[in-house]
Amino acid sequence: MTHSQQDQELHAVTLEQPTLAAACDAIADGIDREALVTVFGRCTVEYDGRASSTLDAGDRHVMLKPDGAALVHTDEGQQPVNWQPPGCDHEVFCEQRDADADRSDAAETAGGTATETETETEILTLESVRSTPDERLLVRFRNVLQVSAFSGTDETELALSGTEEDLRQRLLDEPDLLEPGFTPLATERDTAAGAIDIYGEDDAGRTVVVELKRRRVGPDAVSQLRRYVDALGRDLHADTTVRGILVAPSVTDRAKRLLTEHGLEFISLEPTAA
Amino acid sequence: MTHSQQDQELHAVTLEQPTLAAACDAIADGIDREALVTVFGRCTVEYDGRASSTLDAGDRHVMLKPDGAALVHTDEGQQPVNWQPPGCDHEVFCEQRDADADRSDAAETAGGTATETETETEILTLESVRSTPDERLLVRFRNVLQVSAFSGTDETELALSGTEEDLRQRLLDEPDLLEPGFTPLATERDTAAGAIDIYGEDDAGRTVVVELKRRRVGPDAVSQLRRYVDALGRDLHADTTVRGILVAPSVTDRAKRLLTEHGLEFISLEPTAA
DNA sequence: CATTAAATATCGGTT
DNA sequence: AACCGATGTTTAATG
Repeated sequence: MTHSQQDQELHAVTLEQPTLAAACDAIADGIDREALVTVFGRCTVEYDGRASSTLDAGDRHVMLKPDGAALVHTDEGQQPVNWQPPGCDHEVFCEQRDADADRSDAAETAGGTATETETETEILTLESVRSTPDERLLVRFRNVLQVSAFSGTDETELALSGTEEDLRQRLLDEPDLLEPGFTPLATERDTAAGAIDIYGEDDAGRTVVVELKRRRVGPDAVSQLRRYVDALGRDLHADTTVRGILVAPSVTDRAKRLLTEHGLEFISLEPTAA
Repeated sequence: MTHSQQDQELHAVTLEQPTLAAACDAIADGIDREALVTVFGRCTVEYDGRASSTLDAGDRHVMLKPDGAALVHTDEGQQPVNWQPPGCDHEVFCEQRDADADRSDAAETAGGTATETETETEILTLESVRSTPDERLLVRFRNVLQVSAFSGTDETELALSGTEEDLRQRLLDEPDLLEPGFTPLATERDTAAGAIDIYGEDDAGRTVVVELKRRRVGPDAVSQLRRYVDALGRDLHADTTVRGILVAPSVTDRAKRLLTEHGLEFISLEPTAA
């Protein structure tokens, strides 16, 4: 690929302090060209779908992705304050709107500050909608400080290690890490309660159910293991002894107590060797 | 607040196609001023901490928040491809660097394309670090298309409805929604297995444990309810009858089977009235 | 489409 | 700082 061909793919267009009409055009164009579009400015946000929420006016950063995702970020927190998952349709439009429409009746009756907003009646609206489930996100801007449309390429995939899958491989490669004589027989073995991470036998021929967790675990993981052990005990003959072993870096006190109560075991092991 | 006072707070500074040195200065200045900083360009990403990951060169959008959060977004997905939680220290620096350093030895020995990168030896590095746990995110840019620093105010809080807390209030306001004669006695009642959502009595004076979920539930919620019923049965006298009732919009088939197996009940109820 | 469980889950509250 | 449970969890795997 030549340098000029790359330039055709990789570019960024930015408007600073645009009029709402200009911002609207730039956003619509960015969505059309399947760019990653960002908008920064003063806005209100409404969401309705699995739950519903409202957010009063504030300065926020909105990102619209070409796959249909939408993210509204404040200056705090890792998570967006509002969002929409991939698969949504983004729309943008500019309209005349009663500036008092967003305000509560209480503010209206309080009066006094109404004159400040009466001059600004134009509103830029971003709307992201999807179905199954029906969900709608509405972002209304009174003021846009910046609009950008980014185009680029990203063919790479994340290479991640330290996952539960790494822990599984580590144990399958070296079963003695569980205990001497352990023999794995199956992974993802199905039971009425779900799939067992590792199913095997100890050196005395007893059935072993292994539940893997990549990090320190609480009571939930113990319950999960218990479900599997119970289900397998019913699936097999009633006189079969089934051992349940939780494998994780560590357990909480409450989880340890639950393990003891239910006759389950714990082995400390990390996803990757130190 | 006057209009001019607002302007002092609300502004955005943007550089397009900056040199890496200029980008570095702008980013450092934005971090200093506690602005929300964004960078778009071609970069590699490395993470090491609770797990570890690498991401080869691609065009991505990076956001640095003044609370220490960092987000790396591609053009796909709701979630960032890499991130760092709030509380990190952001650093930025520009350095001469062997352009082949990012490439694998295999690429080196393959040769041929090395000449394309030999001319670009300057690298802009973003580094976000925290402790407890020790975690580090490294973003290395070969090319920056845009840098922005956003300042604004956001004093508002999200108003969210349709949560588990709404469901709890609905049931406390109208206990008959569970069943006629139900009397709530406590919320968050503590047991050895954790806190019970609602603890009460039925019209026959039997103890009732209620577990609430705002949406359709699977086996996990049944296990949770079962833990609470068991724990309460041990806390109270052995001859006490304890009913366990799961309240949610709906249950999966497998969860329904588990409820029946363990003598637990289910009542369909949504967080908010239709 | 529903079901199931993992995740660098994140986030808030409490101890 | 550890622990615990909710989340508009999101995401991927699987039937």
